[in-house]
Amino acid sequence: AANGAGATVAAEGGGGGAATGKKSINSELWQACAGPLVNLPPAGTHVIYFPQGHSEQVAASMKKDVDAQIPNYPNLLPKLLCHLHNVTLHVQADPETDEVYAQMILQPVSSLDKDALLRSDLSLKTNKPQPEFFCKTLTASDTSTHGGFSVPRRAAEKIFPPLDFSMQPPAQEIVARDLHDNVWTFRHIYRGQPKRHLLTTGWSLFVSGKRLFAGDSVLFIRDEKQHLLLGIRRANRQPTNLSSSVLSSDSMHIGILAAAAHAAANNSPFTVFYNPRASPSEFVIPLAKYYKAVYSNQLSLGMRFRMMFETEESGTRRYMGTVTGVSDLDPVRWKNSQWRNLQVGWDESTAGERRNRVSIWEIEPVTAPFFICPPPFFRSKRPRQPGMPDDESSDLDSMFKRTMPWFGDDMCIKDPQGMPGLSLVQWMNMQHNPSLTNSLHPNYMQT
Amino acid sequence: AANGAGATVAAEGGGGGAATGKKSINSELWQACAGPLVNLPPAGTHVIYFPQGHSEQVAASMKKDVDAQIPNYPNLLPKLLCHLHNVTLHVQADPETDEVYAQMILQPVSSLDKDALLRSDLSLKTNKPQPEFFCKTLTASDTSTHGGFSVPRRAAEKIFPPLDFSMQPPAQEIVARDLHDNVWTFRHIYRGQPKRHLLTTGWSLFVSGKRLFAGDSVLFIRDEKQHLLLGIRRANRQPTNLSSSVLSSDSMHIGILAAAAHAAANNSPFTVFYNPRASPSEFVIPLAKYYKAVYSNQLSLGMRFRMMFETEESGTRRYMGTVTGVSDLDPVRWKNSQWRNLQVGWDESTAGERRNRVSIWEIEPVTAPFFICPPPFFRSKRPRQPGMPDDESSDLDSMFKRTMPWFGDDMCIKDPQGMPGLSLVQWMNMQHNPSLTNSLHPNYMQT
DNA sequence: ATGTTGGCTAGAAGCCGACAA
DNA sequence: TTGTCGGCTTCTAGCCAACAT
Repeated sequence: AANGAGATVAAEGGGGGAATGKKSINSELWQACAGPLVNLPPAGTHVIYFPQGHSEQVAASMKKDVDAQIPNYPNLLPKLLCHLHNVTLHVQADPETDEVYAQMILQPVSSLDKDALLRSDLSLKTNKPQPEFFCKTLTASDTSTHGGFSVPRRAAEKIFPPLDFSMQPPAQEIVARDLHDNVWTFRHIYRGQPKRHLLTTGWSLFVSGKRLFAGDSVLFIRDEKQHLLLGIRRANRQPTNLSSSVLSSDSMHIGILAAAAHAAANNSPFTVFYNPRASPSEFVIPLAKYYKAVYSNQLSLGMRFRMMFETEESGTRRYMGTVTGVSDLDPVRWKNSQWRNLQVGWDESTAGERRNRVSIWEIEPVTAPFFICPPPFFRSKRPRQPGMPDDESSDLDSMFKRTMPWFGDDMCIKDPQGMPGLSLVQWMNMQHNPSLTNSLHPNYMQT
Repeated sequence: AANGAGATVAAEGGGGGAATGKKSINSELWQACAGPLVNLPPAGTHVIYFPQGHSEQVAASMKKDVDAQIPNYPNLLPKLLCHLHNVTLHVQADPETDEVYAQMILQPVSSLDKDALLRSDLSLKTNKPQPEFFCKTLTASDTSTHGGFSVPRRAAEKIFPPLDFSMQPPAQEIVARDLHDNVWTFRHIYRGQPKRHLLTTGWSLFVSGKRLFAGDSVLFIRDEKQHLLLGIRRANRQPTNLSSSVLSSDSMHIGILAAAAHAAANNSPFTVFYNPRASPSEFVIPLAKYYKAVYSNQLSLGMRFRMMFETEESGTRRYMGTVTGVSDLDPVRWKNSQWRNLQVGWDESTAGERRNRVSIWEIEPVTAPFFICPPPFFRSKRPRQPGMPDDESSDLDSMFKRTMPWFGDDMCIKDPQGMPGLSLVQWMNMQHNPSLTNSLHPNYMQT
C-alpha cells in the first residue's frame, strides 16, 4: 500500500476546518448543527484513532451494547496513529433525521515527522470566528398548527435584517437555506400587544417538512455574505437508527475492528463516519491534543479538573469534577487503552446524566502544572529484545513511567528510524513562543 | 464454542415457515409483504450461506458496488453449510419504510447427518395455503388528498365482509391491522354512477401515516379468523437506505466477511439479516434445494430453462431463457463460487431489466432429466494427502466431475467421519415415495 | 370496471391580540 | 419578554357524482 507521504490534501490553516463534500455543505452551518463542542481535525494532519470509541458510537446509535460475541483482534492496537487524508461534511438525506455527520479517510502510519506534530499543533490553535447565530428550543406553541414561531427579541435583532418600522405593522420576507440547500421563506412580522417578533406564513411548512416537535431546536446563522442559513438539532429522542435491518450489530462491530485491523496491517486508508450528535465522545483525536494531554497533565487520584459541556441554548459551560480512579474500561479486550480510563465524580448534584468515565484529553486540570512532565515526544527506541536492557531509555522515560504507569509502551509508532525527536527546548519554545510557531508555519505549508 | 448439536429450535413441519419474534409479527402478512417468491427456510434445518450474496444485498441497499478495498478472506469459503438456529420476522419501526426483513441465526457446521437432509427436503415440500389476499398499486387519485381509495371490485368482494345492500348506499366500517399491530379503520362504501367500492374516511390518514405515493402498493389479506390485515409494498424507489451515516460501505462489507469467517473458524453462531425487497437474490438456500439443483440439473451451454418472476400485481409468472455461459462472477475473490455463475439470455425482448446472471437453484430446466446424475450426497473422504491417490473416489464422483467440472471439491463439509452417505436408492425412494418420506418424518421430529 | 375531475362543504390551519407568567 | 389561548378567517381536505377511458 502507498505510504501516504505527500498527500494532496493540505491542512487548512485556520479556515472552516474541513473540506466540503460534493454537495458543498456549508461548514459553518454544519458546525452549528453539530454543536459548540465539536471540533474536527483538519485534513492533512495526524490524529489518533480509537477503535473502541468508534465501536461505542455504533453501540449508541443502535441502542445496543457491545456484545461478547465479537472476536478479539489481538493485532489491533487500542489506538492507531493515522494521517487524516480527507474530511467531508455530510447530512442525512432523510428528512426524518437531517442528522449531520463527517466522513474521514484515515491512513495508519508507522512513522512521524516533526512537521506532522507542528501541523497538528497549529490546527488546535485556530479560533475560528463564530458566525452570528441563535438557537431556540421549540415550544409547544411553536410547533402546534395553531400559530407561528415566536422569535426571541435579541435573536431577531441580531440575525434578521432590520425591519422597516414605518410600516404598520413592520414586516418582511425572510429567506434562508438549510444544509440540503433547500430554500425556506417565512413572513417575519413585529406585532401583538406587547410587541414581539413572529415568523408566520411558511413556518408550518418547515415544521412539518422537517418533522419537528416541541423540544427540538432550530438555529439561524448569518454568513459572511449576509445570507441566512438555518438548521435543526433534534432532541435526544430514542436513537431511531434503523440500520439494524441491514447489518447485525455484531457484524457492524466486527466490521469496524476488521477494517481498522486490515488498514493497520497494510498501512492502507480506511473510512470512518463520525456522528457528533449520536456519538458519546470523539474518537478521532488531533495528535497534538492527545500528546499535550497525555504528557502534560499530571494525573493523580483526587485530581481536580474542569470539563466542557453543551448548554441547553447551544452555549458551553464547564463543570468541576474529581478523578476518583484510573482503570481500563475493558481490561480484557482493550488493555492499556486510554479510552475513557478516568473514573470521575462531579461536583454538582445535578450531574446525574454526566458520564462517569472520561478520557484525559477531554479534561482541563484546574491547577495546571503544565510543564511538570515534559513531553518526550519521540523516544527513539529500537525494538526491545527480551532480557536486553534498553540502553536508550532516558530519565524522562523513567520519570514518565513512574508518573503514569498505566500508560504502556504500546503506542503505535512502529518505525522510529531517522526521526529525530523534538527536544524539550523545541517543545517549550513551541508552546511559549508564538513567533517561532509562526515562523515554522510557512515551511510546512509549502511542502 | 458450542457445537450446536441438539438445538432447541425444532423445524416447523408445514406451518407458516418461521418463528415469530418478540413482537409476534404475523407471518402471513409478512410473507405477503415480502412477495410471492420469498420462501424462508424453517428454523432447525440446514442451509447453504453465500457471503457473496449477502455482500450483494448490502451493496444493493446502499446503492454502491463492492469496492476493491475489501481484503480477501482466504479462509472464508464462498459457501458455508450452516445450521439455521432461528428465524425471526421483523419490520422496520420507521414508518418511512415499513420494510420487512428476516433475522437468521446461522451456525456453520462441519458435518451432516441424514436427518438434516431429510428435514431440509421436507421443508421444501410445504405448500402453505395461500391466504385470501389482494394487492393494488396505488393510482394518483388513490394517493391525492382529493378523495379516497378505489377498491377493485373482485378484491372487495373476495376480501371485505359482504355489504348490507339494503342500505342506501351500502356502507360499513373496515378494521385492519398492519405489521406493527396498529389498527386502521376505513369507511367502505359502495356508491357512484356506475357503482363502485370505495374506502373514504380514514384512508388519507393511512396514506399520510405510511407516506404512500402513487406507484406504491397496498395489500389486504384475511386470516383464518376472518380478521383483516393490511400491508404495503413500496415501489422500487432509490434505496433511501441511510445507514451510510453509521458505517462506511467498506466496513459493512468487511463486517459481513469477517463475521462469517470468524463463525466458520469457530463453528460459532452468527446473525444475518435478509431484506427480501432490497436483496437481488436469496443468499441463504435450503440445503435440499441446493443439492437438488446442483446434483440434478444437467448443465450445458444452450440449456433451456424457466425461472419465476413476480408480476405487477403480486402474482408470479415464468420467463424462458437460455444458458449462454458458465463462469465465476468474481474469479479473483470468489473462485468456484456457484453464486450467479450462469450467464443467461431471455426469450422476451422486454427482458431488459431481468438479470443476466443467475444461480442454478433459481432455475427449472425445461426438459428435466431429473436423475441423469444421481446425487452422491456424502462422499465420505479422508483428507486428501498430496500425491496419494484418493482410494475412495467413486464412479459417481468422476462422472459428476465430468458433467460439472466447474463444481470443485471445496464444499464445506470438513468432517465426514461417521457420516454414512445416503445411497442412491435411498435418495430415489425419498423422491418418489412420499409414504417413505412420511414414515421417516416422525422419527426425526421426535429426536 | 375504474381513473380523473368539478362542485360543494365541513373542519382544520393559521392570523390576530388578550392575557398571564 | 414570551408562552398559551379564544376569536375569527381562510383554505384545504375530503365526500359526491359526472364523465372519460
